[in-house]
Amino acid sequence: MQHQQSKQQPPRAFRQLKSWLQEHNSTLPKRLQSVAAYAVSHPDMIALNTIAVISEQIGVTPSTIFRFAKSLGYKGFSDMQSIFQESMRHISQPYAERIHSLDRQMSQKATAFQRFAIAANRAIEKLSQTETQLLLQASHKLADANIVYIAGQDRAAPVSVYLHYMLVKMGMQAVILEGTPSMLVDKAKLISASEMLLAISFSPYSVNTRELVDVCIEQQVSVISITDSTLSPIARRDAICLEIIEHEVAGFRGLSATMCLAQCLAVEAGKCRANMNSQ
Amino acid sequence: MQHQQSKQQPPRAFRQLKSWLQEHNSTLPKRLQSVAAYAVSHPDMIALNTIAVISEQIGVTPSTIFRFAKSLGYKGFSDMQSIFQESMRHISQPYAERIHSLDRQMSQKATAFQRFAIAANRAIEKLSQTETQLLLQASHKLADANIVYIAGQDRAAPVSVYLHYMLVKMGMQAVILEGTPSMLVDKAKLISASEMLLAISFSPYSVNTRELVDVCIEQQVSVISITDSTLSPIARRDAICLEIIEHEVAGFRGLSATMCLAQCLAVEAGKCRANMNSQ
DNA sequence: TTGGTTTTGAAATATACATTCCATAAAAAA
DNA sequence: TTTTTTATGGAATGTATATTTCAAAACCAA
Repeated sequence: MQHQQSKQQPPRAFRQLKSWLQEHNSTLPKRLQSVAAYAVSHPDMIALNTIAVISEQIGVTPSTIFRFAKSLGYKGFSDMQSIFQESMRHISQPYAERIHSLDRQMSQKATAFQRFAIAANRAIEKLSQTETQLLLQASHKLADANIVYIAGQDRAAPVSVYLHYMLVKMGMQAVILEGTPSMLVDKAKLISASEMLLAISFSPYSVNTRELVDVCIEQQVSVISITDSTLSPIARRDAICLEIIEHEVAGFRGLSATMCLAQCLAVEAGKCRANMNSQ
Repeated sequence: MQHQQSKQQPPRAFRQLKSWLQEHNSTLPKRLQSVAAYAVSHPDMIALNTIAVISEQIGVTPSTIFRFAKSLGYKGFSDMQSIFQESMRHISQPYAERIHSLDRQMSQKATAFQRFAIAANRAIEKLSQTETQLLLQASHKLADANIVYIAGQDRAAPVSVYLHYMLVKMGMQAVILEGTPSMLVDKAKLISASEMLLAISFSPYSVNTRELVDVCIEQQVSVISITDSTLSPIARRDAICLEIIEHEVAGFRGLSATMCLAQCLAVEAGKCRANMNSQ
């Protein structure tokens, strides 16, 4: 039998579709997973483009995208696309204009520089629309912890460094986890329940960070993860997961929005901590 | 002769299109006016639907809509539709929520989170208006150097880490200067003329970084400094100085704009380097 | 390995859609 | 009014796009 097509009616609202994908994506074939990841983070592309250009963007064949829609239970691509489109309807125009204020400058001769600025702005704009609730929850958790262990390598390293700096400034004990992979795991095993792990990882996800998250969750240690997709291996149901989508320019993703999130997270945590101490 | 088709290029941005329509709609034939009115008030419909359903909504025939597009100077309906679609791109997800968040932004009741986002956006916006020339100069200098030594502590540390990561990724040898203050000075003295120093420092300026800049300039070693004011001690006449103004929220400055600058700097340098190698 | 199964890519087909064309209606000029 | 020009609707056409099909590749269990 082919990959089981979900027999139930497919989600008719984007929100449901998104969470369905987060749940089941690990059971999907490889290519379908790529499509899922892309669809969740670039819904506007799915809504506005043809199968051909989307497939090229993702780097899969058009058939794959069609099968993706089918495997979710939709009648076909167009059927699925209509869900994405529905989620864009009734947009208030003034807001759209505001977002594109920079675009006008770009129309003719955008300097390379401006392109980066635009991408960063977009990412932040998108970020600011996410649930504030989640962020506050995360802040509280950080404030509650006796020690915050921070893990993040490669492109995530600057975020670790910044969060470490900020948390300490805000009066919280924070430690950056460093060392050889095996040592890291050993360190993680020593984290107690009153402490917590703050994991940062972006695609391509480093195995190290993932392992740390595994260890902590297994030990009932609280985890907050910052990542670029809720499909990321460090996004778990047991952890608070803050998602950030940085746009790509010239093949590279920035960190502007991520830094904004980090700053906010640290400052909010600091406030919580201050309240706790004064009581 | 048919109704005059505007000979000039049609508007390529929705905003322009909108005001053009408001200007000239009285000179349009009756049916075309209906279409114009509908288009400005329901741009999402135009973006997301086929000629057939739009025409039914307005109560005109499909041909009319096609002619409308033509009369504005577009190649056809699809061409015009792409303008409408462009105005919706990168705007995603829960629109209900989105609009609420907009309202909150407008009505001063912004969540802490949104305040950070706005501040970051402003900073980037301002940044994107600065001289590109300087940035390109800096990129070239980076590309020319055999080794780039990076110095930056405290709040500047994440920037160091990021630039280090990016430069190495782009194929340039880069080293982060670490160690005790006296050791740092010794290391700096060993930097040769074919190499360079990239110094990052924000108020309150660390004495360390300042000293490094002093040593290098004395030895005729090229210096690029990234700082938050041209009055900063690491801004020198002999050095290329990139200035960044991050806005303050709740007493803290972020790093979003700085990261954007860093990304751009590294990528541009990478391009230069690639050109050099290919020749 | 081998045989069976699932997944994938590429070409073939069908469908939906924009576009064109023409005949007719309305409006403007004579 | 008649004549000419402009605007409109409806059917015919061609093109772009989704969908189907099928064979090859990858995967897995025995």
